[in-house]
Amino acid sequence: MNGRLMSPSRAPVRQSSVRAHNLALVLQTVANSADRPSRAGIAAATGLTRATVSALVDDLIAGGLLTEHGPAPRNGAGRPATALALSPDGPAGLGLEINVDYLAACVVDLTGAVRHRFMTGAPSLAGLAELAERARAAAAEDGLELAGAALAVPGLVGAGGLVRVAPNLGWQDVDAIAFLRGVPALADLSITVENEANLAALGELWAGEGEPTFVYVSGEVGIGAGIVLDGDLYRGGRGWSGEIGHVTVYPDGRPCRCGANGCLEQYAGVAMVAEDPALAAAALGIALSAVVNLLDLDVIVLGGGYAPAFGQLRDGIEAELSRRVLTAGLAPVTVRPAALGADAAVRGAAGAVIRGVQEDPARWLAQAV
Amino acid sequence: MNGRLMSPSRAPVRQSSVRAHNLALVLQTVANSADRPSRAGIAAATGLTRATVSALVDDLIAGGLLTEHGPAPRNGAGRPATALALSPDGPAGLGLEINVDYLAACVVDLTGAVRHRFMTGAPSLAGLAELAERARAAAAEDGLELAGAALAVPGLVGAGGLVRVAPNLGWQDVDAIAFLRGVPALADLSITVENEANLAALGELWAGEGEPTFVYVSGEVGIGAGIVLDGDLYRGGRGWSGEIGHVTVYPDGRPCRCGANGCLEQYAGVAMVAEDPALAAAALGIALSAVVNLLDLDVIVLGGGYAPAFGQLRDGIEAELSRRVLTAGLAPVTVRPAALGADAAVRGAAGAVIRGVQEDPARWLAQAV
DNA sequence: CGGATTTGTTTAGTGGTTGAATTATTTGGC
DNA sequence: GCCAAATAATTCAACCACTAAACAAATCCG
Repeated sequence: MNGRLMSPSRAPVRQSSVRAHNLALVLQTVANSADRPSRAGIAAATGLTRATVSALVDDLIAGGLLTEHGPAPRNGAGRPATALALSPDGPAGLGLEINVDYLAACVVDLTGAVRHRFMTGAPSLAGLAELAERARAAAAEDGLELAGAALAVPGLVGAGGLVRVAPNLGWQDVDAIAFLRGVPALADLSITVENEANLAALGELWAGEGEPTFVYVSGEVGIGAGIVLDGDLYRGGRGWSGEIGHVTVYPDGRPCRCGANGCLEQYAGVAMVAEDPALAAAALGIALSAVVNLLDLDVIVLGGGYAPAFGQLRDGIEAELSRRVLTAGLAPVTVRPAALGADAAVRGAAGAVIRGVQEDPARWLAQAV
Repeated sequence: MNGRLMSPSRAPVRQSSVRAHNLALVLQTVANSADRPSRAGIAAATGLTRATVSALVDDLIAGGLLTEHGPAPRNGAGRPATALALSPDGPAGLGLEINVDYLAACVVDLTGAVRHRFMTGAPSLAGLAELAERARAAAAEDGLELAGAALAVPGLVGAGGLVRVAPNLGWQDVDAIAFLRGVPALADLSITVENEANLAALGELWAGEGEPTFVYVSGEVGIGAGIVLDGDLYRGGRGWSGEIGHVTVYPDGRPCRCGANGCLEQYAGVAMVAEDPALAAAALGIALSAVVNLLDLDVIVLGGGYAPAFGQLRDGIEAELSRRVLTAGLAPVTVRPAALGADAAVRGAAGAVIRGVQEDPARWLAQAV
């Protein structure tokens, strides 16, 4: 989602890159600030000089990304600071989701507030297009310009956003981006497609407890995981990371629809959780122990169908983790339920769009002229 | 090992950062070049102007990192180019390794050439210090200055290089860095400690087929894995990633010394490979399938004790992978033996040091005055 | 030998940051 | 009520690193 500017980057850096970076730095400092910081506060937090921060902030205000809020009363002496905040009228993100039994769309503004939500129960590409149009119209009525759209799909997404396989939708090699771009009302939007669990993990990153590194496990018909490392989604070489549903739990166990035996999905699918929570918890614990042993994560977030059953799953999972994670004795592993419910993926999708703006405001400023 | 300059970086960027980045860009372009590139060639490859490249190259030559080689005869018209190459007299790296039954040290120069190797069979901290001193003396005799040292340890390394646990050495909370810094001959060196498998993976990254993303699995008494993503080592939140030896393969299987049951280590330790290669291969295949499903890697490198047994393991591993990796039908997973033998970790350690110089030459130039 | 061609350097110009000085706006003491 | 102290924000000269374009150097080829 973001490139590295430092080491193995093969791109030259010029002054404009410096400005682009520092614009992002200032914008993100405001975004991550609990209160509304002043220019001087941003300078102190970032290490930039106040002169530079002023210049950068001017650009961001002119571009509609930041707004000034009247001087807050101070407690000591000195000129009062003018508070800065993300502009609720800045570029918004359109999140879309297509799933087995519903469609969803939502509009999130630059501040992260959900401005509109739509759902229907008839999952089809045509319905998705219609929902997207409605969401865009609602955004336009608020005077919101969209910075782009992201679509969450329960399947494997390949290069260029091509959906290679989405078993529960019956999709194979579906070019959802091309379809959406074909809709007149969406033709000018930049659209991306991403795995549902990955976007839900991003949603959790934004709306949850704020841990920068965790694995989000979503239990639905299938089981997917989104891996967030250091505030960034880990996608893997081809974007197919997090297929925890087909991690082997019992090598000679139940046959899976994927052709293997003993996949986690056969023991901890959402139907199993209701039927035999102890079995599901043990299987989840075994698979999650592998995740922690391999990736050294200390936070596990249970989402989707697992969140409501958290109370029934927790002990079983933690028992396996404490037994099977090599470093369990050195540092604890936290298991917690997701903060977001069923709309984690749509909100993550919309959030991914505005996060893109926050991470590279210079691009937005350039194209918005 | 390298910081991100772009997004979630909280550091301001100034002009000197631009220079630092572009110095690294030029140096790495030379390092990764098959032939000896010219200034003009570097400019074309990087996108910088020839004027800028000239200025950067001058700095790198003055700092002893690059050398000019007389003009190579050209085939077409035009002024002949002056070839540039990494200086074999530039800063070198000292690699150290302590393992169950041996100690090793090696000196690798900036070009990646192994200049000296030492081994002894008496593993102790005192022996390690002596070996390090000998290696440093040998380097000094060649006129080589050391940029630092890295130590490979078969155990879990915590913050600050503290070795939390190294079962096969009988270590617990050993501060190896403090010990080595206490040795007069090493007092001025910057020293890091890293898990053995992680450094071996880096060694393979440098000396192997050059895939940027892979998992390196080292089979010794224990089993460790080093995960390399996009040319960079993945360490996990606390540096404890890659503990594949304790991934559960058979949930109710053989008890492991870690307290769990059915850990990979109990089925594919190096002793098992000799005894029952089919069992080891199946267990490895199951655990590696989990790795691929979770991380979406397409290359698996078998090192350590697995490399010589590769022929006996390959088919069994590949059979499990093709059955259990969800995306096996979409893209193949390659399994290959390691290019380096027992010295992968020491060489990786030394390589990590010179890689550090290549990734941030500005720091070296500044401190070397 | 002269034009074509490519390498490498020089020089003026530009963009972005710094640091110091300046202006602006408040609190608090006398 | 006024002045000093304090903090916020802006202005301006200086500096640094890059670019673009012109220039110098070194070779090939007709």
